[in-house]
Amino acid sequence: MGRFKPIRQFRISEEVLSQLKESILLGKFKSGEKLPSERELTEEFQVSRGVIREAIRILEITGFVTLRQGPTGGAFVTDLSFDHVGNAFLDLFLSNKVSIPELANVRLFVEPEVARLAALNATGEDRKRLTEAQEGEFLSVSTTTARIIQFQRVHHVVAESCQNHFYEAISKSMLRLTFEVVEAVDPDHEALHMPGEHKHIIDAIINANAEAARAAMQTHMEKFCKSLLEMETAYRRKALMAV
Amino acid sequence: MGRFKPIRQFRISEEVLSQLKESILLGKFKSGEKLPSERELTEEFQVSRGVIREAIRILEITGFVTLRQGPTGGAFVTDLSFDHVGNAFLDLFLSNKVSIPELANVRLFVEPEVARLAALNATGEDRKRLTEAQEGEFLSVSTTTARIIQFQRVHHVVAESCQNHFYEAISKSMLRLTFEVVEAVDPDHEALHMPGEHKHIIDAIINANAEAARAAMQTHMEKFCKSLLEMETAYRRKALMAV
DNA sequence: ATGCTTGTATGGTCTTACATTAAATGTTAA
DNA sequence: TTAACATTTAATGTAAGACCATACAAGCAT
Repeated sequence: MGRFKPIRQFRISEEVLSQLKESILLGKFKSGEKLPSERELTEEFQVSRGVIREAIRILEITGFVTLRQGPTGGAFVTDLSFDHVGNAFLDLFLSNKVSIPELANVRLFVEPEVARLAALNATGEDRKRLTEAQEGEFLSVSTTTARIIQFQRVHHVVAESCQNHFYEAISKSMLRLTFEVVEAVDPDHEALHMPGEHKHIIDAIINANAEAARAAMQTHMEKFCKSLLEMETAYRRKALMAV
Repeated sequence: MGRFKPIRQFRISEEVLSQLKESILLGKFKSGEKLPSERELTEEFQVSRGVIREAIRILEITGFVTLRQGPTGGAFVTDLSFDHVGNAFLDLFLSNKVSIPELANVRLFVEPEVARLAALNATGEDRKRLTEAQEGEFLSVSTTTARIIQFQRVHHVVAESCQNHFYEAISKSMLRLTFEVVEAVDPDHEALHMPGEHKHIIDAIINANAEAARAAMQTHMEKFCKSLLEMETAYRRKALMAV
């Protein structure tokens, strides 16, 4: 039986990391506030600056703080965004742990539900932004990348309108992967998306017609995911060329 | 128009990070292989060891390598797991960016679909593991934590059986958050889950009856999510006590 | 062969110094 | 007085070198 306590040699940097993280989570450092400088923390924790830096750097990567240099610089606590979930998914995708067909299937199932919820829960502000995003599709842009962003904007706003942050994180992650594919393939024919493609969806959401919103998104997704699957071979070719 | 290239002062550590990451993604270092030692990389990149270490440490946090000390140690490339998506979701949850009701709603919608897909796509090996997991519920365990793990095991195997890694990542992330809540609340009444609770689900999957699997999971989730929502106040109380 | 000791390669930490950045402050000239 | 320029300064970013901790490998003694 355990007569002696097991000597677990934690890494000091892990200990510092978890203490800092806990402090942030407990609100001892609120969003916008600044952690003590690396040198100050060195004294408080009585460890070397390299260790402190390692911990803070990890906090930055995981989205808890942003670092700024200079006299007014430091490690500033930031509101955690959904981007970091997206980062993790993107890494999985780039490592070929999730495929384009898998992505397409999930979008096909989830996005209609998100649209339905948006129709039920969107606020007045949301509806305004939905309209703006929809009309923004008709503005002319120069690059393909800008064009993709323009069209994805509608989906982002829909995700934000559904009032469920978990769905929002999932939906935005899926958009991120989709962006990755579409941008890499860079389809030359404009036919992929016509301006106004999302009009039926947006109208239904604004009219709070849940079933219509769901159906419209479903139709849209069936069409788009078909294109997405067709891009798969082109994407794999591009990805291999990088080697 | 951009006649000059914008002077972006990258951090050297970021440059090292992206080069190492790209090498791994391109398969120059395969899973199980070892990156050059920190000292070797110091010479190759012509930067200080601190910078190298910072990059490698971030690769570790994001799941690309695991570090081991000693003569046979080093930074070993590992297969990216779904845990890191879960980490990101957990951070969001602990930061109160996603709530328990939001989690419950997504589970209610997604898990039945995952079960349906499992019924359609499970392999022979999957079916065997499903049976084992289901029977494992009847083994007696000592701690509450072990009990939760025991019951969650079924869901994990179902997620793995659906043959869609995106759903698998989502499902496992949701299980992780659920675990966090249930373990913290530590419900004393055993009534939460009876052994055999998942039997209908597993049977349907093994019999490849997609609709039955979906329906069984739906019923299970409706019941469980009700409990989960009831745990919310208790969880918030616990979380506040930590302060 | 078996068990102990020693050597050694690698990550983990410490220390000190300097470079870079960018806001704040001081200084000069119109 | 005010605008442009130089200086100070407080913070992160990088460098270099040493030493500590770990754990496997080789050699040695039994």
